[in-house]
Amino acid sequence: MRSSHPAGRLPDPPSPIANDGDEVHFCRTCAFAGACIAVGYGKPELESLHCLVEHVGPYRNGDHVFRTGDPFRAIFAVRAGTVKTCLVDKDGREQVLGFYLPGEVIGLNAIYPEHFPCDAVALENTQFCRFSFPAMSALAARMPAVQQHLFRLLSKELGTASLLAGDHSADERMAAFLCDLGSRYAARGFSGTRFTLSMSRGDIANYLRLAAETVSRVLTRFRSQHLIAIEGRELELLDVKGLEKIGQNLLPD
Amino acid sequence: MRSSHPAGRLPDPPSPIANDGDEVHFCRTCAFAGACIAVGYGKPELESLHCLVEHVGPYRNGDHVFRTGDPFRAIFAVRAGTVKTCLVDKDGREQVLGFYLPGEVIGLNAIYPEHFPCDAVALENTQFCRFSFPAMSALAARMPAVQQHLFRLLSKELGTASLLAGDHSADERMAAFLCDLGSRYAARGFSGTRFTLSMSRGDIANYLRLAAETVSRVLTRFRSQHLIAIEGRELELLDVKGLEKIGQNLLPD
DNA sequence: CGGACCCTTGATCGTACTCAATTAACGTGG
DNA sequence: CCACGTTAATTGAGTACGATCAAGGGTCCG
Repeated sequence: MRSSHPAGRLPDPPSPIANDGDEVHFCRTCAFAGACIAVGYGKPELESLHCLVEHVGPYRNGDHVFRTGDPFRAIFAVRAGTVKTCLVDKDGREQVLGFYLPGEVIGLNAIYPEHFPCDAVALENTQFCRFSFPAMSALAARMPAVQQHLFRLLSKELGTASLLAGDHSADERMAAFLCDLGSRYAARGFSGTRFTLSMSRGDIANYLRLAAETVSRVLTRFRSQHLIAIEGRELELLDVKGLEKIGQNLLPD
Repeated sequence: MRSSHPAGRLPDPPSPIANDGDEVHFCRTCAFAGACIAVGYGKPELESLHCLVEHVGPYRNGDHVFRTGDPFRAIFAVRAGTVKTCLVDKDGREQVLGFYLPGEVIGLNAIYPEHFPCDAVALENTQFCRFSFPAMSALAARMPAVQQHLFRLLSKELGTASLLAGDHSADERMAAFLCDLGSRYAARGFSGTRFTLSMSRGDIANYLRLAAETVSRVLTRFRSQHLIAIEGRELELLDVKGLEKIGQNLLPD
């Protein structure tokens, strides 16, 4: 019943090194699009950029991309699939920090500690562009556009981190979460109102600091209020305005 | 009864522009120490750095350093005093995002949106080093050490943001908060076990997503357990190990 | 002296957690 | 192909933690 990923074509024979060809296609919706396009084609910097990008994957559901404590050498842009990042505390309890969709970047929080401070786990078949960070920094020093791009990526993530702070009701959190996912899918060229939840109810609950049962109940209630249609992990947002109103205090703007 | 700030010497006649002299003194414990020292004295870059730093303040208790929506032009390092950053939602309810001590930096989350996404409010007499961000970026492009320093600052803040995520009990949050404050004071050269809380119970509660009454009750309980001594805002951590144990799931490492 | 604000303490209440049972989907091995 | 175990999701019942409401004291400041 698990439908195909929204990205459509997933497979792509695992090509370990980026080759120019049709990669442009992928890159248009990536968080690094700004940087990659800024470099421009035909310039010598193109080569610098492509030398530091490496395609890795596919990873399967449950595979670790990196683990807490791994030495930090690179950041990863999701090419296809979904990832969660999470901490595991001393009691072995997991703490989901975020979900990352195609085009989004993980690993930025490892720059300072120089080791990954969290695990990254694929939630479905997932592939990445791997950017060597030393090479990236060096390039940023020569190209202000790349430097600025990195600053903005980091700053942006700072903003989203403060989103789930705050004491809010289960309904508010859930509504905001669904709207956020939708707008992020939309920003990457997918449907913003119809998509598959690639994470379990348990992961959602953990991320939103709720119990899995509560997530289930809220989704059921939202459905009975005709805010959403949901069947398993297939989701449609029927009343985005309504959801936004419920979650307004957590949503940007 | 409000005692003097831990920093000791607060006043310093307000000098609007940085002049080299004894500034070195201040700068040793600042978050930019790495960058400033990396520049080194006697080199031409020193001038670049000092041209982009401006001393601002003093601000008094309740003064705004910047407001939500203000155009982003600079980041601020706290020279003396304390600041809170906070959102105000549509219902006018405040949401404290963080507290910043001497040597720490505010404004990094404004790089991406290019406007400040939150308010910054002084909690006591407070002064800043103001770093023009365009000038800072330009310098970073010429000086890898400065660039790296900025990356690290941003990445570090990402890590602390995920600290207060997570569903934890009031005791855990409070213990972790006190330990965190202590270690941050210690990192800047102040006592890590004896300091003044520059923020109200209400602000602490808001930051920790608790009610002010709960903060009061937990502090009272901690005192009765001889974990802390507290009188008004004067605080002493009597049993840091004990507090760390309570808050271990929120604390780094 | 009056008012505003902060902190503390007590009593009640409500949301979301916990425990528990049921159903469904899926994979494995007999 | 079916029996079985596993995992995920849903739903119900009872509970606990922290919020809310309320009252009182302390300090600062006009």
